[in-house]
Amino acid sequence: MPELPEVETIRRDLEKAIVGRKILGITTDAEKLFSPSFKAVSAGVNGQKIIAIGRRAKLLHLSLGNHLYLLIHLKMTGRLLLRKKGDPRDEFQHVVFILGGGEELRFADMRLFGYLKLVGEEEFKKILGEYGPEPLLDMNLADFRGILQGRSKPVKLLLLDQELISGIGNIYANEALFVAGIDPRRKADSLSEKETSRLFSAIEKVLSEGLHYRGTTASDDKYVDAYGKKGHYQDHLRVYGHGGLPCPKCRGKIQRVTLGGRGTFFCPACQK
DNA sequence: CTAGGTGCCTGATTGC
DNA sequence: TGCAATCAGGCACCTA
Repeated sequence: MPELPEVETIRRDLEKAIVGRKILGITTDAEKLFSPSFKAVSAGVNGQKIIAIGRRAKLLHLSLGNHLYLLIHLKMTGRLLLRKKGDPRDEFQHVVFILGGGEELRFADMRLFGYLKLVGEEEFKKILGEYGPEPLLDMNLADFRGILQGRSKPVKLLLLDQELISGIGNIYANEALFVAGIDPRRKADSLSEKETSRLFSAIEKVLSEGLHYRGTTASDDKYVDAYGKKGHYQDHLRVYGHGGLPCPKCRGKIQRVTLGGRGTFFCPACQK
């Protein structure tokens, strides 16, 4: 599923390919993906130049020449694909942006959880402001301490809360907690200074690794980059999806529990 | 405030 | 073999 490293990989791919391009048209067979409506989005993007492409948490945004912003969220199974006019239809393809130069930007989504939302400057700022700091850009150790302080929820749930920290999803939360040697069920404010610092570093480490390997395409995962290629971090995961398999550190069995409704993988011996 | 549940979706997996 | 039930989960939204 696209988390920070996956969405950032797509963003970088797109930045090279479509910034400066003009949107000549847009077609869809799934108007429900659009907000406020397909009609409004179509009218707002048609003929506009793409000025920039950014990312906040797991949300991508295109800045358009008319000072509107197109927000694109991939949720679980969304894909953004760069194709050429006439290329075969993509699996689960629901939206096509026809760009200058014979290029197309396609949005595909097996489950139709994702969305494309067109907003003005004010709403754009408001939406982006609702996210917590960016772990690879904005967040220092003191910020992170502040986030954990006074919160009694299991620490893993805090890592997944986009209003507190941006961009971490289930895969990287599991991996970071393993690297830090912390039980995902621990109450956030029960972590010592040392543990907090270890977790902070572990978050940076696993997100950077994920970026380096161009994301994680887990076995049941639909993530691919903007060229339709899988990531490679799945070959380096330590615990995610490894229930019942040996822990890479101690060879003990990795356990799977449910936390906040999500699969949670950890080594009971290495994570205290 | 937190904790828990539901809905959105459909391909893959499991159970009978 | 074939079909139905279950599972996967980011996030909004609801209730207690």
